[in-house]
Amino acid sequence: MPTDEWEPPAVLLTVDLVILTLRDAALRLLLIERGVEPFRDAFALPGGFLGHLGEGIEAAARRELAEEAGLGDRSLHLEQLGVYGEPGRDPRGRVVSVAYLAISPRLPDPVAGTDAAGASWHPVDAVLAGEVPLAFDHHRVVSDGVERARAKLEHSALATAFCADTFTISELQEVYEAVWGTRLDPRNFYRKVQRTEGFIVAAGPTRKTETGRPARLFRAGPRQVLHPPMVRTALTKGTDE
Amino acid sequence: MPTDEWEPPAVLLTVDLVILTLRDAALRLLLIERGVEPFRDAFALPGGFLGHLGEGIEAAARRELAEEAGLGDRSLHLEQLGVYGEPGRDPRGRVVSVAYLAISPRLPDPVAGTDAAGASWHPVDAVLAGEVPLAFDHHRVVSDGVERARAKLEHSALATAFCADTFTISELQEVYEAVWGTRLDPRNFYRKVQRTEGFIVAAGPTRKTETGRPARLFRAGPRQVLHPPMVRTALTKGTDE
DNA sequence: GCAATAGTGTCTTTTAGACAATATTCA
DNA sequence: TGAATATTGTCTAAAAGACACTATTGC
Repeated sequence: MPTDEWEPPAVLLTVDLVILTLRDAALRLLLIERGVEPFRDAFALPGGFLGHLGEGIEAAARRELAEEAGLGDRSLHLEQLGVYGEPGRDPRGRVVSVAYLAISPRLPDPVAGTDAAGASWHPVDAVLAGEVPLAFDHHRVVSDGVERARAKLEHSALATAFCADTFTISELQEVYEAVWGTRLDPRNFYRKVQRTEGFIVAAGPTRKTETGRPARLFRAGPRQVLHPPMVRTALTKGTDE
Repeated sequence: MPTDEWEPPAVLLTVDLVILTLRDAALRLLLIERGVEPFRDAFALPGGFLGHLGEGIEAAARRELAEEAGLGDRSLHLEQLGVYGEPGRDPRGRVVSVAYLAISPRLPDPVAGTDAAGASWHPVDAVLAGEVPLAFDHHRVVSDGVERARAKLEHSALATAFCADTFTISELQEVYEAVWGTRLDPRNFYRKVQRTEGFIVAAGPTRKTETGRPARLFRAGPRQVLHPPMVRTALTKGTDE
């Protein structure tokens, strides 16, 4: 019970990054192999402690994005995911972590960053299935992050964050299919996407590809909120909980 | 730059509560009049520092819910809203706040709690319009919380959290109208709500009211995810405003 | 009957969902 | 021409949106 000279307890603050991208038509997640205790040799999300007392939390996230993932000046989607701070989640003491969700277009190669040595892309399905043991409560964080991305694809333009500056409608469809794990009808997809004013806008003189008919190029439009939403079909979903 | 014996900085952790309810057919928010510096005599969200180093964050939120709002053992909806921790947001030092969104059915009176003396319900519209000056960055927190509630009404069963254990369809409609600030067509609303299997289920022998035909009673069903979602649309003609 | 609120039915327009055919490029 | 991918069109079923009427209670 707080008394006269009670002082509030102080906690250590970390940021953790759920970085998603598309590679080989699959949703993948960036993981670091830990070199130090605790959880040495286990995989973990990129992240780390607040650098100094005056550093902003999102600023720390961007710093770690550069240091640990080699994604420095790159423009990518970054949003706060939530706080994970249950006592006992970190053996080093009371550590509270702010998780961020980052989404990036296909990256060059195995991430050629500074400290990004032990970083590698893992299929999200395998991670969610528990085939890749993660440190701390990072499995829960990943699960929340992926679910956030899946949900936001429905009623926001988040899908374009997985694409390069310009992209084709087929590429956009691949994003939806990979993130949701479903197959969509291209004809209905074309219709739906193009009817949503401001979702994507024509870009460039319209051409590209290697074999087959060239596709028209688009870029992300100004609209962030999709109305009506894209509907996640052919998935169990419906039932409660 | 971190050196050999670098130690991560520690921050103070608080929880802040955006507590929403329906009173007089309007969406209202619980605010506390601060009795101490900083921001003495300004309004602020209920909340406070982590009680001790071993206290869970959500546990702290529930404790403050009881202490500052007098909403102790009450069953209510509580979800994490986000973290607000920019340097300089609190003159007392580096304070990072975890905001929670709480939604409660109509409460007895002006909240007869323990420390809930200076607590009062304010119309959300007035607060968002800036007519009630708030301490810290609480205006932003309130704005985010209300927007979260508005959005979740669309594709989740959150609306039932504003209702008592049993409720009528008209009452549920009033929730949507108050939170969204729109008018809805009762006939389409009845149809829509009842078609969504598991959203609400019949409860009680079916009766109630004071004047007019008694209404059937329902309670919240098992389904949390609404599919298809409720769509936020205004009534074309109906009563104006 | 009258006042007041609860609940249902129908029509029209829009949208989703399923399906097949045409267009454009390169070899 | 053929292979490969892009793009458009049509039909049907379902849902949204607009509208008016019937039902049940207390007086």
